[in-house]
Amino acid sequence: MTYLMKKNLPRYEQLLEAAQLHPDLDPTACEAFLHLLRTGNDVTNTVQTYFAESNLTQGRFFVLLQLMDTCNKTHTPRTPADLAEISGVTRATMTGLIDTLEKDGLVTRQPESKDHRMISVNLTAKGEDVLRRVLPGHFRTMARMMAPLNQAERKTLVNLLSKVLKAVEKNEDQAIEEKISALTT
Amino acid sequence: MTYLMKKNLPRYEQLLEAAQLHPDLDPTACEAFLHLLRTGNDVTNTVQTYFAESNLTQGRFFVLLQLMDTCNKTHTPRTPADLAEISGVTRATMTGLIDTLEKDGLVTRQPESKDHRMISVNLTAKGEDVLRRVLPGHFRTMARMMAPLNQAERKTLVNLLSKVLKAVEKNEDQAIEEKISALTT
DNA sequence: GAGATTTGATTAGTTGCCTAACTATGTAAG
DNA sequence: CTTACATAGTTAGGCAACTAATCAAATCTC
Repeated sequence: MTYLMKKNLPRYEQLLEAAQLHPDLDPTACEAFLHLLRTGNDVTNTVQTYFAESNLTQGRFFVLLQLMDTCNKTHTPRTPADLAEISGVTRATMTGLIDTLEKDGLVTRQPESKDHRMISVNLTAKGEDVLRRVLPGHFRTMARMMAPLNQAERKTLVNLLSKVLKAVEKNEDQAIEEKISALTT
Repeated sequence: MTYLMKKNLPRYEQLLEAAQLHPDLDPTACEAFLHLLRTGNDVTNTVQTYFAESNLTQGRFFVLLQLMDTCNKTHTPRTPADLAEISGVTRATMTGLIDTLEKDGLVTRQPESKDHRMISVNLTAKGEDVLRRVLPGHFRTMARMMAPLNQAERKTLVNLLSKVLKAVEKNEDQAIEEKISALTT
């Protein structure tokens, strides 16, 4: 869900007004936050819509991408746990993703001889085909969305987002610590 | 799902290398896109985690927020369709959201006398309480995430994101048009 | 080397979103 | 006036994510 006005992001004046009532509200932070949330969400939706045409989701696409030869030069075994870690989902979710990909004939599960708890996931020829068919359009979609920004602006955007990302991660760590200290007291 | 490397966003050199193989890949666009997707996703997760503590989701929170008096000065009737439109979800999804909010005693459904197809959704005292309890922390979370950016940087970020947002919306319109023309030919 | 722990994959169950189809009410056209 | 269409809300079913619990294999400890 978006949690933000599909139609109109709140105008800055409205935020200022709201800040009168809520001392904790930082109008410029709120404005930047809402824009980020909204834009990120819309970008995600755009990508999802494009993938849906090929019966893919972001998750399924990313698994295929990881299994592609050019992305896997080290040729480390591609186990579900591996893929889950790199994709940022749980192992349970990865099981589900591989299930559907296998059902569609895009990947295979092969037992791993060294450690019998593990399996190795491999791309089929069909999976490669799908990926090759999807990638160019995906690249063009990315290019189209970033088209209004010139090179300097892109660099600036990356720089600013990196700063926010760092703060978000710090915030997460802090939340975890608080949870731990709450448990131990 | 994130669809991007939880751990490492691809380094720019890797993107350049990949671009050799894929003529459609614009490395700086890709880099900016991935940072946006990743940051947006992390910010969303942070907010979701915070809301979860109060048994809220972004969707439920946003409905409560919309029903709050200060957000509804015009006192237009708050119908599910209204709320769905403004929240950016389908009417069916809004039915579900209102269901759970009603079950928790945070909102009520009241029949609308003028048009018997409509109902009006209203905040209960308990709903107001929850909102008042949640808001300050939410404001502080936003402020914390944007803390690394100074005022000028926030302005720049909003400006850059607005440009991207416009391109994304144009992209959506274009996709719709293509679909229509595909149907009529 | 037997028992406890860790690790990998899966299963079961929940949630929030979606689309499509349905019901009921209101509105317009012939 | 009645038939057709549009609109509001809901229901049903599906999907991708999650957590928690389970099972099997590997590893560590005594």
